Amino acid sequence: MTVTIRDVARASGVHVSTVSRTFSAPHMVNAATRSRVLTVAEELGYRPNRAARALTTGRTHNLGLIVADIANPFFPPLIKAAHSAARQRDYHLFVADTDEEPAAEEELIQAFSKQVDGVVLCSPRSSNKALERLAERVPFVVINRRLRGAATVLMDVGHGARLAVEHLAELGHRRVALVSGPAGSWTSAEIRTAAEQVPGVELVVIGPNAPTERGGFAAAGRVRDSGVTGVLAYNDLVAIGLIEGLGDLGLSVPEDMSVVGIDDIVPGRLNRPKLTTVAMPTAAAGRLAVDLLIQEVSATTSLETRLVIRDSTAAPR
Amino acid sequence: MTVTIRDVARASGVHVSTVSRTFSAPHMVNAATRSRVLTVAEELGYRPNRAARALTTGRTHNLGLIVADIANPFFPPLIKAAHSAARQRDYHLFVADTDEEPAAEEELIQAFSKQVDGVVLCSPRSSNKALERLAERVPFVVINRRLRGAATVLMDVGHGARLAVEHLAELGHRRVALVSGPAGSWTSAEIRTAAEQVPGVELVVIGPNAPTERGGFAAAGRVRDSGVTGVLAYNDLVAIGLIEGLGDLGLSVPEDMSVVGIDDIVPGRLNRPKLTTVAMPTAAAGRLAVDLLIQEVSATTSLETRLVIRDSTAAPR
DNA sequence: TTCAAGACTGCAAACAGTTGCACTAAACCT
DNA sequence: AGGTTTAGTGCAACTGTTTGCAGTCTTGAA
Repeated sequence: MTVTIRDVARASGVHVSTVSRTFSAPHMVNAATRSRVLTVAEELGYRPNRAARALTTGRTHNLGLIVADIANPFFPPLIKAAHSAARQRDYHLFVADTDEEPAAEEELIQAFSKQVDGVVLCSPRSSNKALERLAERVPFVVINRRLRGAATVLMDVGHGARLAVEHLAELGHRRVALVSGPAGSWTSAEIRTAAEQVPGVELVVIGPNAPTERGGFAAAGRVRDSGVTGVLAYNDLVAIGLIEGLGDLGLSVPEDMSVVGIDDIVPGRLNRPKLTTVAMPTAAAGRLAVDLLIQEVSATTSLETRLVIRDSTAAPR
Repeated sequence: MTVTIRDVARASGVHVSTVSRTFSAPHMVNAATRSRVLTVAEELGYRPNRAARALTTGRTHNLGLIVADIANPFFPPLIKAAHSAARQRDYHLFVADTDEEPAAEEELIQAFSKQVDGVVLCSPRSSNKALERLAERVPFVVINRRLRGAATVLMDVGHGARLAVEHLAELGHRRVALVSGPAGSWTSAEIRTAAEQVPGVELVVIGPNAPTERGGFAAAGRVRDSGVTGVLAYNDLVAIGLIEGLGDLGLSVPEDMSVVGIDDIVPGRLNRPKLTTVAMPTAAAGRLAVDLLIQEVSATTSLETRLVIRDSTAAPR
């Protein structure tokens, strides 16, 4: 039924090992033989069976990618970039979704371990010790979290937050709100410390908030009452919700209030007003993560963020 | 290093075949033996190697999912649902992106063929004959395209388009524009024939247009000049672009013009005005597709679409 | 001419499981 | 009691490749 290495061997009058070598170590076989084998293989439609190959070599040429929520607009560009980087080196990519549950995350890593050469973990929710234990079973690289013993790709949100607040300062805003994220969030803390360091602006922290549109919407009242003229939101979803909430309170953006988000997700770009935001290098992170994985280097890299100025910020009234 | 079936066999004093059976055919082994093997396996941390298993059984317990563009907001909910359906039955999911290129699509199917038990293809761009040839190498189910010999999941856009135009009619619109999609598109044709059948409204077709925000933006002038009071756009991106374009021309939605989109992507829900749109059952389609694949049934199913009325439609002036 | 060194190629043993078949022992019938 | 079924287990062949080792045949050098 399916054509194997043996069929090719028989049809081209050589031993299977020679066929094997023409595919996995071409330099070891005579040019003439090689081309004969190759044409025969082509005619027969032979393609090496990767499962079988994995059995002896221990390398599957598969990678795993685990994210918290595929449908969260933050992730698809990362997934896409990771996929393309993987394909470029002839790897296939398993994609998995944990639905934000740490248990699912650990289970997934376990399940992947025999089937992949490595997995990239985006903003994992599991405990450090769980991850360290799992790191022994399969190599992985972590995005947006520090973890000893694993390669790490960080996106420098702190820098982006500083740029954002500086941008507001330049526009003339002196009192700025930070609509923060969930309580324990590493990112949220990072944003806060960076934002606080900008000279000349007084920062009022409003939160914690759910990292969603709804969270932003709910914070609108407190933002209005805080007497600020500009706000930095935990992420674009929060910013979008906030803008809507402010609208319901009769405040328009950017005329009455400037708002900047973080992440640069598609909906922010499409929204009206178009959201000024901190662009996260998600695509670069995805690409880099799989490159690190394939080369099995264990570095920790930090990627630059940048500010994208659109229509949701302006000088204060 | 890694613990194999033989280690478990030795440690529990039975033959490997018994261990094998306790995992893949538990009813064939004595309850006492089974539980002993199970506890030993647990202690040793044994997990069957799927690659090896695939070699003999021919079933990999992997599925492939091929979409045109992972980062297109239309797909992530489908991917997520497909993943969750797959996991439920203990399958893993390869996800791949063709970047809209038919050649990549065919190459991907080929590459997957030995590694998966089936692949689901979303709105494939390849030719019918290419697909039919590939269908012999690996079973697949196709979403949003008719293809003989393959299971098919259709989303009934026609029905949705009719609902949309009827909605506009009920609001009092008598002359409605259809801002259509790309020239050869099956979907676009489907939408048009359905929309034309609604009694009491005169349909003017504007297009073809690129299926993007930009395409919608560019069509704004023609829409204004066509003397319509409502429009049905090829998809949400087009609708969003159109709304922006109309805004630049001084027309606001829904006061001066009603706009309804198709797809119900996240940005439309977040946008202001919130987009009235035809919700495509993408999640259901993804889930169903993998279910069909796993059960290897070859049916063709049509999924209902529904109208989601939000803020971008109102009675004409 | 002889020998060593390469360059190719073949042989066969892995890799980690599954499964048809044969075998044993106990249980069931008559 | 003797024969037949049945449940449980072991044996060994098989899945499609890779790879260390050994063999053959050239080729170049002494």
